[in-house]
Amino acid sequence: MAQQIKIKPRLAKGFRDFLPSEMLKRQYVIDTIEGVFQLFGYEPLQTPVLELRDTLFGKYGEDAEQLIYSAQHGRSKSDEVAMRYDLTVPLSRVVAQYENDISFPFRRYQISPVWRGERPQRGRYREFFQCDADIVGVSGMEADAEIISVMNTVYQRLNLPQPIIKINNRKLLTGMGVFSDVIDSQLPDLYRSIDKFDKIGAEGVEKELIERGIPGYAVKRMMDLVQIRDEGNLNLNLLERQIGHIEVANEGIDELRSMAMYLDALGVPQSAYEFDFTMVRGLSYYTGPIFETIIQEPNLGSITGGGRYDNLIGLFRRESLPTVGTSLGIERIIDIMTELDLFPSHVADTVVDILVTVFDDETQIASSRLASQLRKANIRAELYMSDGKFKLGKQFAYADKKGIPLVATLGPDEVANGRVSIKRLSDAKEVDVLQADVVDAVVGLMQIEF
RNA sequence: GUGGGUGUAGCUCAAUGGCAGAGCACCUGAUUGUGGUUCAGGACGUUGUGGGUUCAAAUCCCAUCAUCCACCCCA
Repeated sequence: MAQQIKIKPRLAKGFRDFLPSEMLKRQYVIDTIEGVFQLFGYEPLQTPVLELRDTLFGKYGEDAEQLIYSAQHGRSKSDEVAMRYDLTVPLSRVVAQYENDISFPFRRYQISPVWRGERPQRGRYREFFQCDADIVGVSGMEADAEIISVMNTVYQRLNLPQPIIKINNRKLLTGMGVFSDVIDSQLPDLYRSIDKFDKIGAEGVEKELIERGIPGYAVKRMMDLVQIRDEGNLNLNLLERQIGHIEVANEGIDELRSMAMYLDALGVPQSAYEFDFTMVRGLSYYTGPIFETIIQEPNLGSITGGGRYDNLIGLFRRESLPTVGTSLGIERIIDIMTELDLFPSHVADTVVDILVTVFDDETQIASSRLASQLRKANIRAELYMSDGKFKLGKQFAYADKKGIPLVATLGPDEVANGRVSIKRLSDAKEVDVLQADVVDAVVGLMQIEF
Protein backbone atom coordinates (compact mmCIF):
# COMPACT_ATOMS: atom_id res chain seq x y z
CA MET A 1 0.00 0.00 0.00
CA ALA A 2 1.30 3.39 -0.92
CA GLN A 3 2.60 5.61 1.84
CA GLN A 4 -0.15 7.92 3.04
CA ILE A 5 0.72 11.56 3.26
CA LYS A 6 0.37 12.58 6.89
CA ILE A 7 -1.27 15.82 7.82
CA LYS A 8 0.75 17.68 10.39
CA PRO A 9 -1.42 17.91 13.50
CA ARG A 10 -1.81 21.50 14.53
CA LEU A 11 -4.37 24.14 15.38
CA ALA A 12 -5.21 27.51 13.93
CA LYS A 13 -3.46 30.42 15.60
CA GLY A 14 -4.85 31.35 18.98
CA PHE A 15 -6.90 28.14 19.39
CA ARG A 16 -6.14 25.50 22.00
CA ASP A 17 -6.90 21.93 23.02
CA PHE A 18 -7.41 21.01 26.64
CA LEU A 19 -6.16 17.59 27.72
CA PRO A 20 -7.95 15.80 30.57
CA SER A 21 -5.85 17.04 33.50
CA GLU A 22 -6.30 20.60 32.27
CA MET A 23 -10.02 20.13 31.68
CA LEU A 24 -10.44 19.08 35.29
CA LYS A 25 -8.95 22.40 36.41
CA ARG A 26 -11.17 24.30 34.02
CA GLN A 27 -14.23 22.48 35.22
CA TYR A 28 -13.35 23.29 38.81
CA VAL A 29 -13.20 27.00 38.01
CA ILE A 30 -16.35 26.92 35.90
CA ASP A 31 -18.26 24.93 38.52
CA THR A 32 -17.23 27.39 41.22
CA ILE A 33 -18.36 30.38 39.17
CA GLU A 34 -21.61 28.71 38.16
CA GLY A 35 -22.28 27.88 41.79
CA VAL A 36 -21.89 31.52 42.79
CA PHE A 37 -24.13 32.70 39.95
CA GLN A 38 -26.87 30.34 41.08
CA LEU A 39 -26.29 31.32 44.70
CA PHE A 40 -27.34 34.85 43.73
CA GLY A 41 -30.35 33.61 41.79
CA TYR A 42 -29.10 33.86 38.23
CA GLU A 43 -30.42 31.30 35.76
CA PRO A 44 -28.73 29.68 32.79
CA LEU A 45 -29.11 30.83 29.20
CA GLN A 46 -27.62 29.28 26.09
CA THR A 47 -27.41 31.01 22.72
CA PRO A 48 -25.89 29.83 19.42
CA VAL A 49 -22.26 30.26 18.48
CA LEU A 50 -23.37 32.03 15.31
CA GLU A 51 -25.42 35.17 15.22
CA LEU A 52 -26.71 37.09 12.25
CA ARG A 53 -24.12 39.54 11.10
CA ASP A 54 -26.52 42.43 11.64
CA THR A 55 -27.04 41.42 15.26
CA LEU A 56 -23.37 41.86 16.05
CA PHE A 57 -22.30 44.79 13.94
CA GLY A 58 -22.74 48.35 15.10
CA LYS A 59 -22.57 47.46 18.80
CA TYR A 60 -18.95 47.30 19.86
CA GLY A 61 -17.30 50.23 18.15
CA GLU A 62 -15.16 50.27 15.06
CA ASP A 63 -11.97 48.79 16.49
CA ALA A 64 -13.69 45.84 18.06
CA GLU A 65 -15.79 45.12 14.99
CA GLN A 66 -12.76 44.31 12.90
CA LEU A 67 -12.03 41.41 15.24
CA ILE A 68 -15.35 39.64 14.64
CA TYR A 69 -15.02 36.28 12.90
CA SER A 70 -17.36 35.87 9.98
CA ALA A 71 -18.63 32.32 9.47
CA GLN A 72 -20.12 31.98 6.06
CA HIS A 73 -21.14 28.65 4.63
CA GLY A 74 -19.78 28.16 1.11
CA ARG A 75 -23.08 27.73 -0.72
CA SER A 76 -25.34 29.61 1.64
CA LYS A 77 -26.86 32.62 -0.03
CA SER A 78 -29.33 33.55 2.64
CA ASP A 79 -28.35 34.72 6.12
CA GLU A 80 -25.02 36.33 6.70
CA VAL A 81 -23.65 34.98 9.97
CA ALA A 82 -20.72 35.70 12.28
CA MET A 83 -19.29 34.16 15.45
CA ARG A 84 -20.30 35.79 18.70
CA TYR A 85 -17.82 38.34 20.04
CA ASP A 86 -19.20 38.42 23.57
CA LEU A 87 -22.27 37.24 25.48
CA THR A 88 -23.75 40.66 26.13
CA VAL A 89 -25.07 41.46 22.68
CA PRO A 90 -26.66 37.99 22.30
CA LEU A 91 -28.35 38.58 25.67
CA SER A 92 -29.74 41.87 24.44
CA ARG A 93 -31.09 40.16 21.36
CA VAL A 94 -32.70 37.40 23.45
CA VAL A 95 -34.36 39.89 25.77
CA ALA A 96 -35.85 41.83 22.89
CA GLN A 97 -36.92 38.65 21.10
CA TYR A 98 -38.59 36.81 23.99
CA GLU A 99 -39.82 39.63 26.19
CA ASN A 100 -43.17 37.90 26.62
CA ASP A 101 -41.57 34.70 27.93
CA ILE A 102 -39.21 36.41 30.35
CA SER A 103 -40.05 37.78 33.78
CA PHE A 104 -38.31 40.98 34.68
CA PRO A 105 -36.01 41.70 36.32
CA PHE A 106 -34.31 39.04 34.24
CA ARG A 107 -31.20 37.53 35.83
CA ARG A 108 -29.33 35.21 33.58
CA TYR A 109 -25.87 33.74 33.47
CA GLN A 110 -24.10 32.23 30.49
CA ILE A 111 -20.79 30.39 30.38
CA SER A 112 -19.68 29.95 26.80
CA PRO A 113 -16.78 30.46 24.42
CA VAL A 114 -16.49 33.64 22.37
CA TRP A 115 -14.19 34.44 19.45
CA ARG A 116 -12.04 37.44 18.69
CA GLY A 117 -9.54 37.64 15.86
CA GLU A 118 -6.83 39.31 17.88
CA ARG A 119 -3.15 38.59 17.81
CA PRO A 120 -2.60 35.94 20.50
CA GLN A 121 -0.37 36.72 23.45
CA ARG A 122 0.11 35.69 27.03
CA GLY A 123 -3.34 35.68 28.61
CA ARG A 124 -4.96 36.37 25.25
CA TYR A 125 -6.49 33.82 22.93
CA ARG A 126 -8.77 33.84 19.91
CA GLU A 127 -11.20 31.43 21.50
CA PHE A 128 -11.90 31.90 25.18
CA PHE A 129 -14.65 31.35 27.70
CA GLN A 130 -16.60 34.16 29.25
CA CYS A 131 -18.80 33.74 32.32
CA ASP A 132 -21.45 36.43 32.25
CA ALA A 133 -24.03 37.39 34.84
CA ASP A 134 -26.44 40.23 34.08
CA ILE A 135 -29.55 41.82 35.51
CA VAL A 136 -31.98 43.19 32.92
CA GLY A 137 -34.63 45.69 33.90
CA VAL A 138 -33.21 47.39 36.97
CA SER A 139 -31.76 50.87 36.84
CA GLY A 140 -31.04 51.24 40.57
CA MET A 141 -27.56 50.89 41.92
CA GLU A 142 -28.57 47.89 44.05
CA ALA A 143 -28.18 45.92 40.82
CA ASP A 144 -24.70 47.25 40.08
CA ALA A 145 -23.64 46.59 43.64
CA GLU A 146 -24.94 43.04 43.47
CA ILE A 147 -22.92 42.39 40.34
CA ILE A 148 -19.81 43.55 42.20
CA SER A 149 -20.76 41.31 45.09
CA VAL A 150 -21.05 38.34 42.71
CA MET A 151 -17.56 39.03 41.40
CA ASN A 152 -16.18 39.42 44.88
CA THR A 153 -17.73 36.13 46.00
CA VAL A 154 -16.18 34.31 43.05
CA TYR A 155 -12.74 35.67 43.88
CA GLN A 156 -13.13 34.60 47.48
CA ARG A 157 -14.21 31.09 46.58
CA LEU A 158 -11.33 30.70 44.16
CA ASN A 159 -8.95 32.14 46.71
CA LEU A 160 -7.49 34.67 44.28
CA PRO A 161 -4.74 36.79 45.82
CA GLN A 162 -5.62 40.47 46.35
CA PRO A 163 -8.02 41.09 43.52
CA ILE A 164 -8.80 44.78 43.11
CA ILE A 165 -12.15 45.66 41.62
CA LYS A 166 -11.81 48.99 39.90
CA ILE A 167 -14.96 51.02 39.55
CA ASN A 168 -15.55 54.11 37.45
CA ASN A 169 -18.52 55.69 35.72
CA ARG A 170 -18.93 56.66 32.10
CA LYS A 171 -20.96 59.64 33.24
CA LEU A 172 -17.99 60.91 35.22
CA LEU A 173 -15.70 60.53 32.26
CA THR A 174 -18.16 62.45 30.13
CA GLY A 175 -18.41 65.14 32.80
CA MET A 176 -14.66 65.42 33.04
CA GLY A 177 -14.46 65.86 29.30
CA VAL A 178 -17.04 68.63 29.43
CA PHE A 179 -15.27 70.30 32.33
CA SER A 180 -11.93 70.16 30.56
CA ASP A 181 -13.37 71.63 27.38
CA VAL A 182 -12.55 68.63 25.24
CA ILE A 183 -14.67 68.52 22.12
CA ASP A 184 -16.85 65.46 21.52
CA SER A 185 -14.89 64.12 18.57
CA GLN A 186 -11.78 63.97 20.72
CA LEU A 187 -13.40 62.12 23.60
CA PRO A 188 -12.53 58.62 22.41
CA ASP A 189 -8.87 59.63 22.06
CA LEU A 190 -9.03 61.17 25.48
CA TYR A 191 -10.40 58.04 27.11
CA ARG A 192 -7.97 55.80 25.34
CA SER A 193 -5.01 57.75 26.64
CA ILE A 194 -6.35 57.99 30.16
CA ASP A 195 -6.86 54.25 30.22
CA LYS A 196 -3.12 53.81 29.84
CA PHE A 197 -2.43 55.62 33.08
CA ASP A 198 -1.31 52.46 34.85
CA LYS A 199 1.13 51.63 32.10
CA ILE A 200 2.68 54.91 31.05
CA GLY A 201 2.05 57.12 34.08
CA ALA A 202 0.80 60.69 34.33
CA GLU A 203 3.58 62.16 32.21
CA GLY A 204 2.99 59.59 29.49
CA VAL A 205 -0.73 60.31 29.36
CA GLU A 206 -0.14 64.04 29.33
CA LYS A 207 2.34 63.75 26.51
CA GLU A 208 -0.02 61.58 24.49
CA LEU A 209 -2.94 63.98 24.96
CA ILE A 210 -0.90 66.93 23.81
CA GLU A 211 0.25 64.92 20.79
CA ARG A 212 -3.37 64.19 19.97
CA GLY A 213 -3.99 67.91 19.72
CA ILE A 214 -5.90 68.50 22.93
CA PRO A 215 -5.16 71.99 24.28
CA GLY A 216 -2.66 72.23 27.13
CA TYR A 217 -5.02 73.81 29.65
CA ALA A 218 -7.65 71.13 28.99
CA VAL A 219 -5.07 68.41 29.49
CA LYS A 220 -4.00 69.91 32.77
CA ARG A 221 -7.56 70.19 34.11
CA MET A 222 -8.24 66.63 33.06
CA MET A 223 -5.09 65.24 34.63
CA ASP A 224 -5.82 66.90 37.94
CA LEU A 225 -9.27 65.38 38.03
CA VAL A 226 -8.35 61.92 36.97
CA GLN A 227 -5.61 61.61 39.53
CA ILE A 228 -7.85 62.20 42.48
CA ARG A 229 -7.26 59.26 44.75
CA ASP A 230 -8.40 58.92 48.31
CA GLU A 231 -9.95 56.42 50.67
CA GLY A 232 -13.43 55.16 49.80
CA ASN A 233 -15.91 57.95 49.28
CA LEU A 234 -13.49 60.74 50.05
CA ASN A 235 -12.26 60.91 46.49
CA LEU A 236 -15.87 61.28 45.40
CA ASN A 237 -16.16 64.31 47.66
CA LEU A 238 -13.09 65.85 46.10
CA LEU A 239 -14.40 65.20 42.65
CA GLU A 240 -17.77 66.65 43.53
CA ARG A 241 -16.21 69.89 44.65
CA GLN A 242 -14.54 70.25 41.26
CA ILE A 243 -17.14 69.11 38.74
CA GLY A 244 -20.31 68.57 40.79
CA HIS A 245 -21.93 71.50 39.04
CA ILE A 246 -21.92 69.58 35.75
CA GLU A 247 -25.15 67.63 35.65
CA VAL A 248 -23.90 64.42 34.09
CA ALA A 249 -20.93 64.31 36.46
CA ASN A 250 -23.18 64.87 39.42
CA GLU A 251 -25.33 61.93 38.39
CA GLY A 252 -22.25 59.76 38.13
CA ILE A 253 -21.09 60.73 41.58
CA ASP A 254 -24.49 60.03 43.08
CA GLU A 255 -24.53 56.62 41.45
CA LEU A 256 -21.15 55.66 42.85
CA ARG A 257 -22.14 56.86 46.32
CA SER A 258 -25.30 54.83 46.18
CA MET A 259 -23.32 51.83 45.00
CA ALA A 260 -20.89 52.14 47.88
CA MET A 261 -23.78 52.11 50.30
CA TYR A 262 -25.23 48.92 48.85
CA LEU A 263 -21.80 47.30 48.67
CA ASP A 264 -21.43 47.86 52.37
CA ALA A 265 -24.81 46.28 53.02
CA LEU A 266 -23.86 43.30 50.87
CA GLY A 267 -20.72 42.75 52.88
CA VAL A 268 -18.25 43.80 50.21
CA PRO A 269 -15.48 45.51 52.18
CA GLN A 270 -13.98 48.78 50.97
CA SER A 271 -10.63 47.03 50.68
CA ALA A 272 -12.06 44.89 47.87
CA TYR A 273 -12.70 47.75 45.48
CA GLU A 274 -11.58 51.23 44.59
CA PHE A 275 -12.94 54.11 42.57
CA ASP A 276 -10.37 54.64 39.87
CA PHE A 277 -11.11 57.52 37.50
CA THR A 278 -8.40 56.38 35.08
CA MET A 279 -10.15 53.09 34.28
CA VAL A 280 -12.07 53.40 31.01
CA ARG A 281 -12.98 50.22 29.08
CA GLY A 282 -13.08 50.16 25.32
CA LEU A 283 -16.51 48.83 24.43
CA SER A 284 -18.75 51.64 23.35
CA TYR A 285 -22.06 50.37 24.75
CA TYR A 286 -21.42 51.22 28.41
CA THR A 287 -23.49 54.10 29.78
CA GLY A 288 -22.99 54.20 33.57
CA PRO A 289 -20.82 52.45 36.13
CA ILE A 290 -18.03 50.31 34.68
CA PHE A 291 -15.93 47.66 36.41
CA GLU A 292 -12.75 45.80 35.90
CA THR A 293 -10.68 43.52 38.11
CA ILE A 294 -6.95 43.18 38.14
CA ILE A 295 -4.62 40.88 40.01
CA GLN A 296 -1.37 42.61 40.83
CA GLU A 297 0.87 39.58 40.67
CA PRO A 298 0.96 38.03 38.17
CA ASN A 299 -0.66 40.71 36.04
CA LEU A 300 -2.18 39.12 32.94
CA GLY A 301 -4.54 41.96 32.17
CA SER A 302 -7.99 42.30 33.62
CA ILE A 303 -9.81 39.14 34.66
CA THR A 304 -13.23 40.75 34.63
CA GLY A 305 -14.95 43.41 32.63
CA GLY A 306 -18.40 44.79 33.03
CA GLY A 307 -20.68 47.69 33.56
CA ARG A 308 -24.04 49.22 32.89
CA TYR A 309 -25.36 49.44 29.35
CA ASP A 310 -28.81 50.97 29.47
CA ASN A 311 -29.18 51.62 25.75
CA LEU A 312 -28.00 48.41 24.15
CA ILE A 313 -31.30 46.53 24.25
CA GLY A 314 -32.87 49.61 22.65
CA LEU A 315 -31.06 48.64 19.46
CA PHE A 316 -33.29 45.55 19.26
CA ARG A 317 -36.66 46.92 20.37
CA ARG A 318 -38.58 50.14 20.63
CA GLU A 319 -37.72 50.87 24.22
CA SER A 320 -34.48 49.92 25.87
CA LEU A 321 -34.16 48.27 29.28
CA PRO A 322 -31.62 49.26 31.92
CA THR A 323 -29.08 46.47 32.26
CA VAL A 324 -25.90 45.83 34.21
CA GLY A 325 -23.61 42.85 34.16
CA THR A 326 -20.16 41.39 34.38
CA SER A 327 -18.01 39.03 32.40
CA LEU A 328 -15.40 36.86 34.05
CA GLY A 329 -12.59 35.58 31.85
CA ILE A 330 -11.68 32.13 33.04
CA GLU A 331 -8.59 31.75 30.86
CA ARG A 332 -6.71 34.42 32.74
CA ILE A 333 -8.06 33.23 36.07
CA ILE A 334 -6.83 29.71 35.28
CA ASP A 335 -3.45 31.00 34.12
CA ILE A 336 -3.06 32.92 37.38
CA MET A 337 -4.18 29.99 39.51
CA THR A 338 -1.83 27.67 37.66
CA GLU A 339 1.09 30.03 38.06
CA LEU A 340 0.47 30.43 41.79
CA ASP A 341 -0.59 26.81 42.30
CA LEU A 342 -3.95 27.79 43.83
CA PHE A 343 -5.90 24.68 42.91
CA PRO A 344 -7.07 22.71 45.96
CA SER A 345 -5.68 19.22 46.27
CA HIS A 346 -8.99 17.57 45.47
CA VAL A 347 -8.71 18.94 41.93
CA ALA A 348 -6.88 15.86 40.72
CA ASP A 349 -5.34 14.81 37.43
CA THR A 350 -7.93 12.08 36.91
CA VAL A 351 -11.56 11.37 37.68
CA VAL A 352 -10.77 7.75 38.53
CA ASP A 353 -10.89 6.71 42.19
CA ILE A 354 -9.67 3.17 41.74
CA LEU A 355 -8.09 1.03 39.04
CA VAL A 356 -9.33 -2.55 38.96
CA THR A 357 -6.49 -4.68 37.61
CA VAL A 358 -6.94 -7.85 35.60
CA PHE A 359 -4.65 -10.72 36.56
CA ASP A 360 -5.22 -13.03 33.60
CA ASP A 361 -7.89 -14.44 31.28
CA GLU A 362 -9.28 -16.62 34.07
CA THR A 363 -9.94 -13.73 36.43
CA GLN A 364 -11.15 -11.20 33.85
CA ILE A 365 -14.80 -11.83 34.70
CA ALA A 366 -14.18 -11.45 38.42
CA SER A 367 -12.48 -8.09 37.81
CA SER A 368 -15.36 -6.89 35.68
CA ARG A 369 -17.79 -7.85 38.43
CA LEU A 370 -15.74 -6.00 41.02
CA ALA A 371 -15.68 -2.85 38.89
CA SER A 372 -19.43 -3.03 38.51
CA GLN A 373 -19.89 -3.55 42.25
CA LEU A 374 -17.80 -0.44 42.99
CA ARG A 375 -19.68 1.67 40.46
CA LYS A 376 -22.99 0.73 42.05
CA ALA A 377 -21.62 2.28 45.24
CA ASN A 378 -20.78 5.42 43.25
CA ILE A 379 -17.05 4.79 43.29
CA ARG A 380 -15.43 5.82 40.03
CA ALA A 381 -13.75 2.63 38.94
CA GLU A 382 -11.69 2.00 35.82
CA LEU A 383 -11.31 -1.57 34.60
CA TYR A 384 -7.83 -2.06 33.15
CA MET A 385 -7.80 -3.06 29.50
CA SER A 386 -4.73 -4.23 27.63
CA ASP A 387 -5.67 -6.71 24.90
CA GLY A 388 -4.43 -9.77 26.71
CA LYS A 389 -1.24 -8.43 28.29
CA PHE A 390 -1.76 -8.77 32.01
CA LYS A 391 1.50 -7.73 33.63
CA LEU A 392 0.59 -6.33 37.05
CA GLY A 393 3.61 -4.05 37.20
CA LYS A 394 2.38 -2.36 34.04
CA GLN A 395 -1.03 -1.84 35.52
CA PHE A 396 0.36 -0.28 38.69
CA ALA A 397 2.63 1.98 36.66
CA TYR A 398 -0.38 3.03 34.59
CA ALA A 399 -2.35 3.93 37.73
CA ASP A 400 0.62 5.81 39.13
CA LYS A 401 1.18 7.81 35.98
CA LYS A 402 -2.46 8.81 35.72
CA GLY A 403 -2.62 9.74 39.39
CA ILE A 404 -5.25 7.15 40.27
CA PRO A 405 -5.09 6.88 44.07
CA LEU A 406 -6.16 3.24 44.58
CA VAL A 407 -5.51 -0.09 42.86
CA ALA A 408 -7.58 -3.24 43.34
CA THR A 409 -5.97 -6.60 42.70
CA LEU A 410 -7.71 -9.93 42.55
CA GLY A 411 -5.59 -12.81 41.31
CA PRO A 412 -6.34 -16.53 41.58
CA ASP A 413 -5.68 -16.56 45.34
CA GLU A 414 -8.15 -13.78 46.07
CA VAL A 415 -10.75 -15.19 43.71
CA ALA A 416 -10.48 -18.60 45.39
CA ASN A 417 -11.03 -17.04 48.83
CA GLY A 418 -13.63 -14.48 47.79
CA ARG A 419 -11.29 -11.64 48.74
CA VAL A 420 -9.78 -8.60 47.07
CA SER A 421 -6.68 -6.57 47.79
CA ILE A 422 -6.77 -2.77 47.72
CA LYS A 423 -3.58 -0.74 47.66
CA ARG A 424 -3.24 3.00 48.20
CA LEU A 425 -0.38 4.22 46.04
CA SER A 426 0.47 7.37 48.00
CA ASP A 427 1.75 5.46 51.03
CA ALA A 428 1.72 1.85 49.77
CA LYS A 429 -0.83 0.83 52.39
CA GLU A 430 -2.52 -2.36 51.25
CA VAL A 431 -5.51 -4.14 52.74
CA ASP A 432 -6.97 -7.56 52.02
CA VAL A 433 -10.75 -7.76 52.50
CA LEU A 434 -13.74 -9.92 51.70
CA GLN A 435 -15.36 -8.89 48.43
CA ALA A 436 -18.52 -8.09 50.34
CA ASP A 437 -16.61 -5.47 52.34
CA VAL A 438 -14.76 -3.90 49.44
CA VAL A 439 -16.82 -0.71 49.28
CA ASP A 440 -16.18 0.09 52.93
CA ALA A 441 -12.50 -0.59 52.47
CA VAL A 442 -12.27 1.70 49.45
CA VAL A 443 -14.18 4.49 51.16
CA GLY A 444 -11.92 4.16 54.19
CA LEU A 445 -8.75 4.40 52.12
CA MET A 446 -10.09 7.36 50.13
CA GLN A 447 -10.97 9.39 53.18
CA ILE A 448 -7.47 9.34 54.60
CA GLU A 449 -6.23 10.21 51.16
CA PHE A 450 -7.26 13.85 51.42
C1' G B 1 -2.03 45.91 11.42
C1' U B 2 3.39 47.75 13.36
C1' G B 3 8.21 46.42 15.76
C1' G B 4 11.49 42.61 18.01
C1' G B 5 13.06 37.45 19.73
C1' U B 6 13.04 32.18 18.80
C1' G B 7 12.51 27.57 15.57
C1' U B 8 17.64 21.21 16.67
C1' A B 9 14.72 13.97 19.36
C1' G B 10 7.89 13.41 22.24
C1' C B 11 9.43 17.69 26.03
C1' U B 12 13.40 21.26 27.92
C1' C B 13 17.67 22.75 25.74
C1' A B 14 23.42 22.19 24.12
C1' A B 15 26.54 22.19 19.82
C1' U B 16 29.34 30.01 16.90
C1' G B 17 31.64 27.02 9.53
C1' G B 18 34.33 20.73 10.21
C1' C B 19 31.33 13.19 12.77
C1' A B 20 24.08 16.38 15.62
C1' G B 21 24.44 15.81 21.65
C1' A B 22 22.50 15.81 26.99
C1' G B 23 18.62 15.61 30.68
C1' C B 24 13.60 14.20 31.19
C1' A B 25 9.87 11.12 28.94
C1' C B 26 9.33 6.32 26.17
C1' C B 27 10.45 0.74 25.33
C1' U B 28 13.01 -4.00 27.26
C1' G B 29 15.19 -6.52 31.30
C1' A B 30 17.14 -7.14 36.58
C1' U B 31 11.65 -8.09 39.40
C1' U B 32 6.56 -13.97 35.34
C1' G B 33 1.45 -11.30 41.97
C1' U B 34 2.53 -4.72 42.89
C1' G B 35 3.94 1.60 40.86
C1' G B 36 7.41 5.70 42.48
C1' U B 37 13.86 4.67 43.71
C1' U B 38 18.19 2.19 41.57
C1' C B 39 21.03 -0.48 37.76
C1' A B 40 21.84 -2.48 32.63
C1' G B 41 20.38 -2.11 27.70
C1' G B 42 17.25 -0.03 23.52
C1' A B 43 14.55 3.10 20.20
C1' C B 44 14.20 8.23 18.91
C1' G B 45 16.51 13.52 13.71
C1' U B 46 15.40 15.54 6.03
C1' U B 47 18.35 20.77 12.55
C1' G B 48 10.46 24.41 10.57
C1' U B 49 10.28 24.88 4.96
C1' G B 50 12.48 26.62 0.17
C1' G B 51 16.58 28.78 -2.03
C1' G B 52 21.69 31.00 -1.88
C1' U B 53 27.18 31.52 -0.24
C1' U B 54 31.12 27.70 0.78
C1' C B 55 35.59 22.23 -0.30
C1' A B 56 32.17 21.99 3.92
C1' A B 57 26.00 25.05 6.77
C1' A B 58 22.13 23.51 12.69
C1' U B 59 25.70 27.66 12.40
C1' C B 60 26.39 32.90 7.34
C1' C B 61 22.66 35.43 3.62
C1' C B 62 17.56 35.82 1.37
C1' A B 63 12.55 34.31 1.38
C1' U B 64 8.56 31.85 3.68
C1' C B 65 5.81 29.57 7.59
C1' A B 66 5.16 28.77 12.77
C1' U B 67 5.61 30.50 17.62
C1' C B 68 6.59 33.95 21.69
C1' C B 69 7.09 39.15 23.38
C1' A B 70 5.85 44.48 22.93
C1' C B 71 2.39 48.13 20.67
C1' C B 72 -2.95 48.61 19.26
C1' C B 73 -7.00 46.54 21.70
C1' C B 74 -8.92 43.35 25.24
C1' A B 75 -11.46 38.40 29.26
